[in-house]
Amino acid sequence: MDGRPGLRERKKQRTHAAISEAAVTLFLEHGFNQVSVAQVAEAAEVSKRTLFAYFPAKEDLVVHRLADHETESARVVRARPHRTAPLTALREHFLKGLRERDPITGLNDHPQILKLARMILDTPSLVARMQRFKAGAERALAQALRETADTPELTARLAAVQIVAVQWSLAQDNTERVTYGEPADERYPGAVADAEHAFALLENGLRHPPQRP
Amino acid sequence: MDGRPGLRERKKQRTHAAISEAAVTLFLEHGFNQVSVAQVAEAAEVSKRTLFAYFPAKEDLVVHRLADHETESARVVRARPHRTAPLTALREHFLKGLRERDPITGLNDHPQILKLARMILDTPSLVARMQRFKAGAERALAQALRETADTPELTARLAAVQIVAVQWSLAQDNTERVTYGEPADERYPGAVADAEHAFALLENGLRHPPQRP
DNA sequence: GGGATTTCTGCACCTGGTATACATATAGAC
DNA sequence: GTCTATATGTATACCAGGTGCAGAAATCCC
Repeated sequence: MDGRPGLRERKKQRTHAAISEAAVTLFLEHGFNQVSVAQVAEAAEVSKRTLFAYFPAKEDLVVHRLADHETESARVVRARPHRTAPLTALREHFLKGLRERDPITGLNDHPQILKLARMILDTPSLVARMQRFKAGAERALAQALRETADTPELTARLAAVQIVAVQWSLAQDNTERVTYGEPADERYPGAVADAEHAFALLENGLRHPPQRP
Repeated sequence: MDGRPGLRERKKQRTHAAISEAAVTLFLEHGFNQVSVAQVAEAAEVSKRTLFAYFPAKEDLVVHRLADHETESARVVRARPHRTAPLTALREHFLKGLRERDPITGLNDHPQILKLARMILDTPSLVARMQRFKAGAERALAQALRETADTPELTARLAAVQIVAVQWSLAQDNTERVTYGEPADERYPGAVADAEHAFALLENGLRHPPQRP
């Protein structure tokens, strides 16, 4: 019944944060592959062994921040208003992400986030680690579709992989443009149009694609 | 104009094959993570350094065999008969793969292939390496759609990621079932039905999914 | 055969990640 | 406050994947 999680717990959280922060700072300054985990451990004033007790692999020092997003689509589908189609809820949620410049949509150009995004996209092992989240997102979304929309097994899995792939593609495109120098505010209208086009494609199929390029 | 590629070239090909064969043999017998590259090099009677001259990473000892499939969908789209929709050509090609028990469809239950497939799916680093082929397949297919069907940039990319994701999902499902013990011939009708359902979903969209589960 | 050029090798080395054995700090009972 | 069980951190040594380098060996071409 205590509001505070105890000293031990708090210390763990601080250590976790300290390691993560030291890592990102060093990576942003010198590059992911140019910094060894030993250097990160030293900067965080922690032994290498302890670092690996908090993060299972070097890549997780960077991508653990994205772990929350793994189940985001599934949560949106579960929490959708009554009588609303899953795809509608997902589209509205994605558009809201664009409006709010949620980094997950790729439409955030704060220098720190931008540099981090570029680093991830330029580092194959980090991209590979991100794919795991994608796979997790597919599984979670498929389950949500099955449980809340009575979607049959196969259809749920297929719909999930399509939806996740499309969202990922949209985000990656935005990230690519923004890290290439296009301001987020300038990209915004195009990003909205692209997202609407993409969700229309998902809804209506590839046979009769909408006019818009 | 010479039919023969010279002794040097032939030797290289033989070395390449010898390393690959030794690797797969050892991996199938003891497991991917249980065999070190040094052991593979020794079995192939080659130095470790030479092994890495032929294969950039341990994982490539296994997955290099799938490199050809990276551009398969793109090739199918490019080589489709006149007046045929890309999706139609891809469906026919996938169904042909199922009929012929092409391992890429997951519907081949020869013991060797089956064991290899299970090993890949059970080894995260191998799965990660496969994702790169997936990404390559997406890029190649998007380009083929742009060039041969005048599909606009964005639509081509989105269609490509959807199509590749769906094919991948179908193949993975078949592999999962077959490696779990279901004979390929027994799975075949279901695999065909699933593929047809999946392509129908791609064509008609997620709004009005076909009846079939 | 002989020299230029590739290819192969052995060796040292770096880095990510783990096992082991030991030290230290915290929690909770008294 | 003290004591003890337990969770957490550390030092060290180690393994495996991967690379750089210098020189040996094979191939090519004349």
